[in-house]
Amino acid sequence: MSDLSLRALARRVGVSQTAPYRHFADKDALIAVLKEEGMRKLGDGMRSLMATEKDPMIRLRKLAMVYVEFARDYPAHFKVMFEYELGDYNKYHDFLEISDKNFLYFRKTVNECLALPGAREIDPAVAQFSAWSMVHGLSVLLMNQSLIKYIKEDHFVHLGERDQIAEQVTEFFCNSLLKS
Amino acid sequence: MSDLSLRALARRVGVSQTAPYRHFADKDALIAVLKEEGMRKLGDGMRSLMATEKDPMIRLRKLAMVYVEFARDYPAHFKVMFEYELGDYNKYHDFLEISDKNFLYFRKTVNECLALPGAREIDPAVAQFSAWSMVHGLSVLLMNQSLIKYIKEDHFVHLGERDQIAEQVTEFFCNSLLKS
DNA sequence: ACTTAAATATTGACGTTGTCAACATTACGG
DNA sequence: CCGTAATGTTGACAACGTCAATATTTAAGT
Repeated sequence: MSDLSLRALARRVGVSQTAPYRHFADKDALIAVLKEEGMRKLGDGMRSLMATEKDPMIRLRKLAMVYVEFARDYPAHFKVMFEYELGDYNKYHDFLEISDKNFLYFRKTVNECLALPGAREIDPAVAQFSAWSMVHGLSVLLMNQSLIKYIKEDHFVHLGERDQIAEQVTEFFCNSLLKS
Repeated sequence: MSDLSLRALARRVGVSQTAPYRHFADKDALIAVLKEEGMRKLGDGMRSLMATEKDPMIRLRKLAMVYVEFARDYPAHFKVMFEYELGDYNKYHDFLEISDKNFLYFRKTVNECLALPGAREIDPAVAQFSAWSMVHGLSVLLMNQSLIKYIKEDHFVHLGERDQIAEQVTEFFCNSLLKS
C-alpha cells in the first residue's frame, strides 16, 4: 500500500515537491506520523468508552465496534496503520507507545469481563489476544474488497449488511467469555 | 506493500526489463497470479486436512494452524494475498474462485462442529465468519512486526512463543463453540 | 527444408517516484 | 535591524510501470 506519494501530496498542498523534506526526514517519518495520528484517533473513541460504559461486557462490544467502524470509515488510515511496514520502528517511539495504550483498553476490559460472575476460566492473556485477533481480523475482512463479496452471497444474506455482521460476531465473542 | 518491482524481478531472472510484459498484461496480472498461487498453496494444506482429520473439532484447530503457519512461513505471499489490492478483481476469476474454495473448508468444518452434541446454538454464518476473522487476525498480528512486540512483553511471556499463542487462541475459539 | 506466423525478447523513451545537494526566501529573537 | 533558523525552490539522479518499435527465437505447414 505504497500508493501514497510524497510528491503528489506536496502538489495537492500546492507546494514544491521537496518541501515535505523540511518537515519529515523521509517518507517513513511521514508515514509514522500518519500511523500515530490514526492510533490516536482510534484511541480517542476507545478511551471515552472506558469512562462512560461501566458494564465491561457491553464496553467490550462497543470497543470492538469502534475498531470496526474506524476501519470502515477511515480505510486509508487503517491500512497505513497496519499494512505499511516501517523500516525501523524504534525510531518512532510515540507510535509504539500509543499502540500500546490502545491495546491496553482491550486487555483491561477483557480482564474485567473475565472477573464477572459466570465467566469461563480462561487464561486472561489468551482471551486478550483472542479479542484483538477477532476484532482486527473482522475489521480487515469487512474492509477488504476481495473478501467483502462473501457477505453478499447466499450464505450470509440473512446477516444483513456489514454493521450487523460486526455486531453479531462481536456478540458471539463476548458470549464465549461466559459459561453455558 | 508495493516493494515488489517488475524490473527488479526481470533483472533477477536475467532478462530484459520489459520481458515480463510478454507474459503478463501489467503488474496487477502478475500480482493476481501470485495471489492465486498463494491461495492454492494454502488450500493444499487445508484440503488434505479435510480428508485425513475426521474429528471436526481437531480439524478446525489444525485448519487454523495451517493458516497461521502459512502466514509465518510465507509472509511475502500472505501480504500479497491480503494486502495488495487489485484494481479490478473481476478480471481475475481464478483467484476469486480458489479464495472461495479455501473459505469453504472453514465454513464446512465450523458447521460440523456446530452439529456436534454439546455444541452451542449459534448462527452458523456468524460462527463461520468469526472463525475466519479470528484466524486471519491472529495470523496478521503474529506476522506484523509492529505488533509482535506484545508477545515478548511481561503479560505474555508465560504464553511462550508464537506457535503456542496460536495454539491456545485457536483452542479457545474451538471451545467457544461448545457449551459450558 | 524453407517459408511464414506466432511467441518472446530488446532498446529506447515518457512520466512518475523517493531523495539529495545547492540555493533562495521568509520569519523571528537578540 | 541584523543574523540565524525555518522553510521553500530548482535541478538532478536512479529506479519504477508502461508503451512503441524493433529484433530474435520458436513452431507449424506445405
